[in-house]
Order: sequence, then structure tokens, then C-alpha cells
Amino acid sequence: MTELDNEMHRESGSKSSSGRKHRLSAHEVLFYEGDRADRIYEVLDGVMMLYKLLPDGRRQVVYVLRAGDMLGFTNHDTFDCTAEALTAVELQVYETREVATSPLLQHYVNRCLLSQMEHLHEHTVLLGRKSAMERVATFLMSLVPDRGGANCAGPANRDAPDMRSVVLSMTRQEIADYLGLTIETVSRVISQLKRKGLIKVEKQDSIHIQNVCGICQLTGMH
Amino acid sequence: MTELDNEMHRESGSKSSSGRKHRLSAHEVLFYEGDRADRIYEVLDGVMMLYKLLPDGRRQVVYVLRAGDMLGFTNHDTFDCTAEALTAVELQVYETREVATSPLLQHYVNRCLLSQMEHLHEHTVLLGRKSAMERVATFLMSLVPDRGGANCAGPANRDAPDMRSVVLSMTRQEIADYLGLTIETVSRVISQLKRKGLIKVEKQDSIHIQNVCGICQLTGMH
DNA sequence: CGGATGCTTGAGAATCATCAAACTCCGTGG
DNA sequence: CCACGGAGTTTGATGATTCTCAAGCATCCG
Repeated sequence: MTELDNEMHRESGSKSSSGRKHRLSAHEVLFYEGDRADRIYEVLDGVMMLYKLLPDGRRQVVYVLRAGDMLGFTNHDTFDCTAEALTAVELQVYETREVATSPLLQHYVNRCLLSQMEHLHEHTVLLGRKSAMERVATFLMSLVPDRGGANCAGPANRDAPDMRSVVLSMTRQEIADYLGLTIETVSRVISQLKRKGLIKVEKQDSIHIQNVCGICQLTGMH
Repeated sequence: MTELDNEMHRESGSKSSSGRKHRLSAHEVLFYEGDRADRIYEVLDGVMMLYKLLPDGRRQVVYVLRAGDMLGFTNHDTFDCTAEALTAVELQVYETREVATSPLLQHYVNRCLLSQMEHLHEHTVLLGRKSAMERVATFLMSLVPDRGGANCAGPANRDAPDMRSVVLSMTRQEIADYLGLTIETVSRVISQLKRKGLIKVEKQDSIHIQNVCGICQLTGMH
């Protein structure tokens, strides 16, 4: 069941979406920058990224999409970014005209747009003003639900250690291209955090944060 | 007449907007990050910026708004950025409920959102991957209409010099905070461009580009 | 078990930031 | 109209951070 279905039930009980689904395996491209845009998509499961390339090959990942996020909307008739799966992904497909005729769908798309805009503003601050350490710390905190934001829940209780395992779902290169750094810098910062005892690298793709508050203090937002 | 009025006439000929206007003088703040959000605004004349601050005072300008741009939409009930006038500004004010009940207004807001999103993607590439020179060149090109984009008009004709005067409407500090640089770096890059004979600084606020194509070549997009 | 991909570490270089000082522009008031 | 003052800008010297290049290492998967 899609997030939109959930919302439909909550808000009006109207019928479910048409049900066209699409699957991608890891690192498969959904669409390329410049492709004709005729559908929008909702991520049901898995992780995707939007990125842009400069002619000399430099890449910037502009957005990371998770379950509930939508992608594919555009002002023009072509996509302004390339969309690629980071993991295996399941998508809900919506036709453009389907969106135009459903006020409910339109409303949900709008909410997604506003939420993406807000996140892009935050990421702009990260890219424009934060140090490498602050960028990586912010990235790690973004993977811990209910922590680090405006309404941070704080440590669970004062005695229990403030730990949490997070799955990156991205290679070092993808993280670097997301944070505006090089792969070496990302690696060095992670090693620093290891040496400080703030994290443990469980697998390349999975990090155990030993002290969530400690990482949060490094984000530049406190 | 607002851009929205224009669109209304083009698309449906419906009645003009309610007509509540608001004026700001240069460097006046329209709203602060965290303020309760109950209206949205359209810039009719002048230039504004949205910015965010880190607790230690670092500032990042996340968007520059010009005539036709809208601001003030949010997912929550508070603004995620501060909005400040860069020049004297005239605004059209819309109540939130006004937007909710007007499909036409909603449609226009949506177009603005999508256009802002696209621009934020471009700016993300600038902040994440471009050199200081490329950032300043990109900034200058953004002030030259019909040039540098996907459908660049090219030099007017092959014999005439490819020149153009642009008004910055921003101090060096504001430009630096927009481009993720320091004021000194912005100044040094401008001096380099002067020495190369690509630009002349007419007033602090006004630059004569001697060779638009030459600047465009420095944006990293060619 | 072995190969390949991805990750880490080191040394050196480049870019940009910082600190400090001098200069220019611009509006004000004499 | 010109002198003055202050804000904003430019320039220089130095330093920190991050990038680049290169090599070695770990991890993952067949």
C-alpha cells in the first residue's frame, strides 16, 4: 500500500491508486536528465538518488529518495536530473494526466514538493557552509529517525548508552558526490570518528553509532 | 499587474487577485525562519533573498527571488528560511486560504515550486562541485537573460562585440553567502576577471561584461 | 580460495579561508 | 561643489582544509 493510499484512506476513503508498479535493481537508471517526462513515481521501497553531471564528469547527487518520496515532476517536458536506484527499488507509477485529474494526488505531490524544497534548503547550507566533518555527521544523523531535527527525542534514557545502527545504502563515492566531497575525504572523516570511538563500521554499508548525541554535536547545528 | 494576473488572463480571463500589496525597503526582513507561516507572497518588483543561519553565525543564502517569484510556502506552520529584501521591493500578498480555494492560484504556485526546485538542483551542483571561478561566472551568467541556459541565444551577431551590463543588487558579502565563498574570494575572482579583460566594474553594484561568451565558458558547463 | 571492486592511508599540492591593512566608493553636510 | 567619514571592497601574506595522486588493504562474492 502506498503512502498516497494511506493518505487517501485517512482523508477521504477514496479508491486506491491504479496500481501500475515498476521494479529496479541496484544501480539501474530510471530516467536520464533530458529524457521526456511523462510520468511521476512514488518510491514504495528501497533508496534512489537524483544526480546531475557536469560535462567533465563531475557528479553531484542532489537528492536521496526513500519510501514515500516522489520523483519525476518537472516544469518542462524533460527531467532535469538523472534518477538511479541505490538499492533494489519498488515504485508506484502515475501518469501525468492521472495527477492532473486527481486533486488528492495533486495535494500529495504538493506536500512532497514542499518537503523536498525544505530539505534542499538544508542541504544547501551543508554544501555552502559546513566542514567535511560537519557534512558527514549531518549525513549520519539523517539516517537516525526522530533525532537531530527540530523536535529531537533526545537519548532514550540517561543511563542506557545512546546507540543506533544505520544502513548507508550508498557507496563512499555516492556519499562523497552527495556531500560535495571526495571519496578520500569521506573515508578519512569516517576513520576519525572511528578513532574517537563515536562509531564502529560494521560492514562497509552499515555503521554502528555508539553515541548519537556525540555525532549530533558535530553537525554544526548545535 | 502580477504574473498571476497575466496568467489568469491568458488561461481563463478570470478576475484579478484581491490586491493586497506590501512594500519593503532594502535590507528589511519580511519574515524570520521559525515565524508562523500564514501567507505567501509574490515578488512584483525588486529582489529578495532567502537565507538560513547556523548557530555560530555562518549564513547561507539559499535562494534569490525576482519579479514573478513566489515565497512563503511551507509544509509546516512555520517558515524554514528568513526572507530579506536586497533592494526596495513590492510584494503581492495572498492568504493561505485564498490559495487553497483558487485552483488557478494553486497551479501558479505549483509552477513556481517546480521552477525553484530546478534552480535549487543547479545551485546544488554549483555549491558541491564548482570552483570559485566557476561559481562567480555562473552567477554573472544568471544575470544575463536568454544566455547560458539550455537554449542560449548565442552572441547577437558575429561581428558586434558580445557585451552586456548587469546589476548585481547584492553586496559582495551577500554574493559570497550565496555562492558558498568568502567575501575576499569573491573579490579576488572579480579582480581576475577584470585583469583578463572579460568584465569592467562600473559601480560596485554594476558590472559590464565585455565578453558574455567568454564568461559562459568559465561556468563549468561547457 | 582468489580475484575484483571498493575502501583506506599517506605524501604532497592546490584551493580557499583567515587575518590584517589599505583603498575606493558613495552619500552627507558644510 | 568639495571635503569628510564610514561602510564596503580590494589586496597581500599566511595557514588550514580539502583535493590529487599513488599505493596498499579489506571486503565481498563467485
